[in-house]
Amino acid sequence: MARPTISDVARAAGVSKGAVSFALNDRPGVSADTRARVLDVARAMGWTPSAGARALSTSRAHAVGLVLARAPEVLRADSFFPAFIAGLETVLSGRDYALLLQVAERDDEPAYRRLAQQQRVDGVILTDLHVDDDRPRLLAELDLPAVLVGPRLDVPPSPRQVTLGADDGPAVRETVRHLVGLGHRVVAHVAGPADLVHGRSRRAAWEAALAEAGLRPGPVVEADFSAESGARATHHLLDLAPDERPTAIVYANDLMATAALAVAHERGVDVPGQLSVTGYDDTELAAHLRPALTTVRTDVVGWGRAAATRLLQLVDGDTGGGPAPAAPTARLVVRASTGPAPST
Amino acid sequence: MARPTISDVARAAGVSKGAVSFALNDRPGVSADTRARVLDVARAMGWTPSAGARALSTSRAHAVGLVLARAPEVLRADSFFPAFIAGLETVLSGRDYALLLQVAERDDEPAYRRLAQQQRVDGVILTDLHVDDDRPRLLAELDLPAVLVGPRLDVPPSPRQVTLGADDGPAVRETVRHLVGLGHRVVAHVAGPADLVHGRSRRAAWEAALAEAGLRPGPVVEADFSAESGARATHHLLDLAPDERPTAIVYANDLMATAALAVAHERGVDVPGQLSVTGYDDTELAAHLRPALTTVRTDVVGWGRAAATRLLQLVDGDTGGGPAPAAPTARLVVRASTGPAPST
DNA sequence: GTTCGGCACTTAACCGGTTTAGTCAGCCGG
DNA sequence: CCGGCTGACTAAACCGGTTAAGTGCCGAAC
Repeated sequence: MARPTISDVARAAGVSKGAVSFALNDRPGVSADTRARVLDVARAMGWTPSAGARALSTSRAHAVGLVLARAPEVLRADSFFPAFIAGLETVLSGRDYALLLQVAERDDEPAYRRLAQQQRVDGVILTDLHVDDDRPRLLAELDLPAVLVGPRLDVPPSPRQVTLGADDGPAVRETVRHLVGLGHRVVAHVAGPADLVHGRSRRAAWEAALAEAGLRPGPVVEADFSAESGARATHHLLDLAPDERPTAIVYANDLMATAALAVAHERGVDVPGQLSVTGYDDTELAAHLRPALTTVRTDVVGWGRAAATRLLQLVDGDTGGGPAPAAPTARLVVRASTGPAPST
Repeated sequence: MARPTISDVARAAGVSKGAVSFALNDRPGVSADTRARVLDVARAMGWTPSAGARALSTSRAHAVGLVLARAPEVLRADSFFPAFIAGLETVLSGRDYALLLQVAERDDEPAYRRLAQQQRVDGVILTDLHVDDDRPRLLAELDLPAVLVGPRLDVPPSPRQVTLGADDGPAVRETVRHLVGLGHRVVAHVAGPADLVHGRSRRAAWEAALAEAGLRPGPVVEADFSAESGARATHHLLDLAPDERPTAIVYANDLMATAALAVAHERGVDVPGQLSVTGYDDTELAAHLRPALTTVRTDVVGWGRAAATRLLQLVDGDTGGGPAPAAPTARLVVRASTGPAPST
């Protein structure tokens, strides 16, 4: 028999549909041995619940959505999502939740509405938050629980939303202190786009750490996380007049830092002899470059786990107050691309 | 009113539920002006279909699954999936299909069964096929349409399955011919795992191209696509006795080739003066390395589009016979990491 | 000895759509 | 003037679960 239904099981076990439902869901109302018999029959027949039917009667989709708010060409080089998704799945599959992927740019409001109204998901995870991002408001209006992955927002989210602190500040500060400790006095920053919250927060941390060390912020170039933009920014910084030229550059991600190593090599600038370079992400390649890249290791899989756990709490009805599972912290990994500042 | 149902619309329009359903689905049985009135009312009330309810009555989930058969740590460095997913989505969202992600290793049979039996998806896309992969058989048994992304299999798939030719043979042959044309006579290969079909097919193409050129296959090292394994393989090849040592190495992906550049640099081997290196993927970084990497560019987004298009055809009932949308072909991109063979 | 309570179960409604069978009015032809 | 056909629509069943309300039985309490 193809895909037995609960009625088939009921008939075979000689009880009613309702009794079978009670038995399968461990609810009171059936005796222990009836329950056992029903379970046996169900297993023997190979019964599995139909997600659609269950969703219809419980109005719970048993699925959550992950929204990728990037254009395809940007997604291409991304190392974040595969790992993040892996983390999500470890939690979701344990609870038998499905993960729905939706590629929708930030302003694609209809896509978000569809997601919510078709009742396909019970909650969503947002990443790549922008400054003044409208999506939290929209999701609140649609009454969809959401986990916002990124630094805490200025505007507190609605009750059924929660930010999951991927706070990259401490690690960036650690990076700057490391460089200052090596004697660097002009530490530049190649930033991510200023309208992305994590681009902005890394820049703020860099500036704060320099201030703590009593140093003025070095030059900043705003880039867009791409290798191309990293290379351009590097040329720009190395072209500065000697008194402004940095002896160390903090890049907002590994991709840009890696491109920078190539630029330095090409221009005959020795790393780390004449220039120290740091990245962010600790991509797999970072340890296998020459020189190996000093960077910040983040536990993206751990973020994924934390985000999923928190979202399921929200879906289960906890309000924002519950104890958030700690987002794992990022750590500086010192390798060969940083060294003592050149003596002037 | 929260989420109006079809009954609400019916009441407001002054017709029956059934009539509304006919009108919304463009089926005969309602007059033109009734249809128009119903559509107006539905739009005005902000009605959207409930995916669950529709799935229940049509037994069509309107969703397809993508199975990621890799462990989280392997997924981490992957550049394939984000782009592939982007390609899938462009097609799926146009047809209002959802994309369900399932991380399930190859032998996780229960996960596949759940996917099918819960009726959550109408078809699946499989990647990373192994030699002797059991999953096509399993999916056939579960009667789930499937697109197998990878080179054609030895065993023809079942009627509701189709392979989408990500045939990397021609591009690898082009690569080898390029190297032979530059005078290389000992061309080595650092392969992907032999039990992955695309690892195996790249190796076969490398061997065939050398044979065509009248050359014996150079040394082969089997690696696993990781940077670490690429570095190890490179050391091994460079340690060979001079008469066996390759003057060119074809790597099965960019990640390993990139690690190789670092190894060569570290050992004082000039690329491309003493050693030519090629990759596969054309990752974003490839163009921004020193030397820039000669590699094979694949249109992963295009694959995604093709896979989704083909799968929807299968779901719609076409048998395998239909014309497959052509999988875009891969092309060699020559950059600076390949050059004339050193004169001995 | 009746009444009450509770357990174990059944019946039936419900979720929100689709679909089949049926009703009714109007028009045609004979 | 009546029977049959067609088109437009309604009523109700159905998909596969969950769940509120109802039934029958048994033992305990008064």
